[in-house]
Amino acid sequence: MNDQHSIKAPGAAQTLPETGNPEAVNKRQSQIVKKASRLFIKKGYAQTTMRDISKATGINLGNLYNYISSKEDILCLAFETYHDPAVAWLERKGVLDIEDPKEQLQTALHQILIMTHDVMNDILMMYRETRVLPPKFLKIVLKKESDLVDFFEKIITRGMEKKVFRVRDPFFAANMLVFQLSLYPLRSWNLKRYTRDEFLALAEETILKAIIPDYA
Amino acid sequence: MNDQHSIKAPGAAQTLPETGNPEAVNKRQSQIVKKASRLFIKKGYAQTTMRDISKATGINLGNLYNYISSKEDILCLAFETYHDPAVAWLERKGVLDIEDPKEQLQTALHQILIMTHDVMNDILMMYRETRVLPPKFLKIVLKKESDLVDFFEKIITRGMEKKVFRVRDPFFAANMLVFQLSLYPLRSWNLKRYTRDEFLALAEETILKAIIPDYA
Amino acid sequence: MNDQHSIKAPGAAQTLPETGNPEAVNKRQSQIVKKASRLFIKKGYAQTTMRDISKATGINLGNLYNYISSKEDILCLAFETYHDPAVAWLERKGVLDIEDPKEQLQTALHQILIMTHDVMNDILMMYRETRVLPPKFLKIVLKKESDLVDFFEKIITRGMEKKVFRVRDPFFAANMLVFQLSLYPLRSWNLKRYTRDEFLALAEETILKAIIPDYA
Amino acid sequence: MNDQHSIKAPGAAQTLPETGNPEAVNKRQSQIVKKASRLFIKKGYAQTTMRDISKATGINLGNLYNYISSKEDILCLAFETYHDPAVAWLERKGVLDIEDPKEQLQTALHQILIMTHDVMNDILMMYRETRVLPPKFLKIVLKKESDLVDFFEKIITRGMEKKVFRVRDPFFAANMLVFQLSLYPLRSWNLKRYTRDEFLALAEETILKAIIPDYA
DNA sequence: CATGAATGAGCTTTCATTCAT
DNA sequence: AATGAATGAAAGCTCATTCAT
Repeated sequence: MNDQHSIKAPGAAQTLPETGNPEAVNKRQSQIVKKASRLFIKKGYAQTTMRDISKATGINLGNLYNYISSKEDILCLAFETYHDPAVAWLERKGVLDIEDPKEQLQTALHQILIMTHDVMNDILMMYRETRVLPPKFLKIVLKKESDLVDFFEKIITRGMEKKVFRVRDPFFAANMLVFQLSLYPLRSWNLKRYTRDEFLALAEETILKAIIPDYA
Repeated sequence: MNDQHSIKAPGAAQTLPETGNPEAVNKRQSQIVKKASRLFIKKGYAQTTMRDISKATGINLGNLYNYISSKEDILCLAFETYHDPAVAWLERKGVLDIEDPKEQLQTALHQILIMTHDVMNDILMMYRETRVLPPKFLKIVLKKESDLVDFFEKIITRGMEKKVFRVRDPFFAANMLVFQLSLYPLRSWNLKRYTRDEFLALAEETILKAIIPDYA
Repeated sequence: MNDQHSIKAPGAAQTLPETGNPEAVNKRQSQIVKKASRLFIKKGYAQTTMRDISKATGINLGNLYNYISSKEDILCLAFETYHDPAVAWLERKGVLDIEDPKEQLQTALHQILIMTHDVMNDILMMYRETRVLPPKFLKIVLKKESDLVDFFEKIITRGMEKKVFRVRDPFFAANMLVFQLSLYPLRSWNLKRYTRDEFLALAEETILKAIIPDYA
Repeated sequence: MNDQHSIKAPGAAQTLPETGNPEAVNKRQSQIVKKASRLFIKKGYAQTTMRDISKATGINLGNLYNYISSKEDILCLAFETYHDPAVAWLERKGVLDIEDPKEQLQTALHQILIMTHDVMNDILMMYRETRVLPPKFLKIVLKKESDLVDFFEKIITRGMEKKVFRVRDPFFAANMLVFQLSLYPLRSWNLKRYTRDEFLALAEETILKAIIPDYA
């Protein structure tokens, strides 16, 4: 009991981090999150016990709680870590500055396909464990997803105006596109026959075909 | 859970008194599976307790074990129930007999999109709870999925030969197509603005565009 | 977790009592509360574990939670059980109908001294474990105490008006009186030399002396 | 807690490097005890963690154990500190030299009421946390209490012999008197309406009334 | 077949205490 | 002396499963 008869606010470790060097604490924290994520991916969140995480990280069970405040906290941190970049990262890459809509869409898609491909297991986990997140956190995650959809919707709309793209409903097209990004994470078991580059090329082509007339 | 996937024979209750009419038993069993599935969908498998299931079905907690052998068993049965139809059902509908590849693909897609749309919650659950399935069972489920992919691959290949379709890799295209079927279940939270029919039309169009040149 | 991301409301068992005969459940519950109270008295609330209570009651640890909802719940129930009677019980005894203030006060005091004496250990515990009660519950307990003070204040005030009692401040006198009721529970270790009846007589006399002039 | 009151020597730290000046150690120790007592008072002994004490004292958690040997040790030291004065202090004030029993009792009572009033929170804690003390220590504490009772018993007996006091049983009267000293600590929640001086006057009068005939 | 109390392993979390530096 | 990370033994509580009736 932290304080008697109170309610907890998840999101940060409780005890140590105030003193000592916070870098080391953060490092340890992200170490925990990374290893725990692997377990969540492999066994599922509910099936992963704190003892598993202790064993996997080599950090003593009690000591774990010096870096994270609860099991749920680990999941939230995992979501934060892997979900942050997306839109911001695309903007930083200068995608918004590309004048030609075709090139712009192609670049954005390519970049994010690579990214998605590389963190596929994490994405798979997120699809599954979303249910466990506290509502506030869930909202944030969905917001990020919906931001990504908006991002692509804008690109598509601009391409429509320039008569380069042709879709019936840009918002729908953007949703489908973002969804298609997860093809590999969610279907990797059936797509092992392709190399990474083969897959990326095929995916890119298939996705763009639905938007750009006479593509390929 | 003692150890994951220990020696058990899922799919059939263990201590059923062999007497009594097995029809009634089966009826009871599917009643349990149906109600339990709703709970798994709503709260997640791990978060659903046997007590919940007892309350939802109105069957006494102890008595439940006369019809199912374990909680996991219920999940397996749920997968069986909802996963069975797909290919067989399409074949029964006579899709294989349609001569024109374009019409054939369109019909198959349409039928299965409707189906998928209507059991979206169940599909969502399956995406999530796959991890809990015992390996043998998981294999069966993936086999069925892969059969569906093969089904569409054949259609696409035939269309290619007839020069009606154009894709770089029929197997990949089939995978993407089958994956796209799940757009609504997995993204419904962002697609509420469309009516059922609007959605179906948009999805059909978008999917076919990647396969049929000059579609729409 | 009862319901995801919710807050609990202590005060009643969670699972079973809805079905089955509630008499048996209540009986079991009060059995638990009684045994647990003995432990709380002997070792203190914080030092008593649920495993202790399980052992003392002979009820399996998990099974305990079919009758109570938490350890705190047991303490609250203990307070309810032993704190209820006081004022209501005095009223039922017809104390309010006694015309002569002297006799009225004497009777009330006598009755309640007996009662207090007999549940002394419980009272001792309550003095100690009040801190652990949830705020709402604490308020109720203090209200009951303050009601008892009010009860005696009224009697004293009436005696003052009739010139039978003489105190400088009736409210203060009532507070002191109610406090003195706990002499035995809190000091029994130093008062063992007296028999029950000796103690009662001495306490009665000492308390009344401060209120009734020329008493004894 | 492994087993209650195991083999330990409370009152002195265990692993102190015997070197270094012991004055500084003692100072540090009493600083710890004082701060910890405040916490015990506020939150209860069981609910106060060593981390709390570390934070409150500003002494590093591990370092604390250079000055005290256990959490229990702190409680014992607290009892020693706050319980010491009573009788010795009254004697030092020359109360025993007062010839007139009435004046003697009045003076002793007045002095000790003031004292009690001012350390009420500590007394309240002692009433609560007594149960945690190791038996040997508990005996010492009770001995001190009983000494205080004896002190007042002697005064009362002398007054009886001089026909100035009138009680049926001096030992009982002394017990009640000492008990009444704790009225404020234990009932302050219902006595806030009085100023300190009002309370002291009322308490004094009420207590003496039971001993001195025709008082006030 | 039905009941619901009983079982006990296992979960997350806390915390007094120790120890390498 | 001082640090703060590490330790591990409980603690409260849950829940799939069994069993006497």
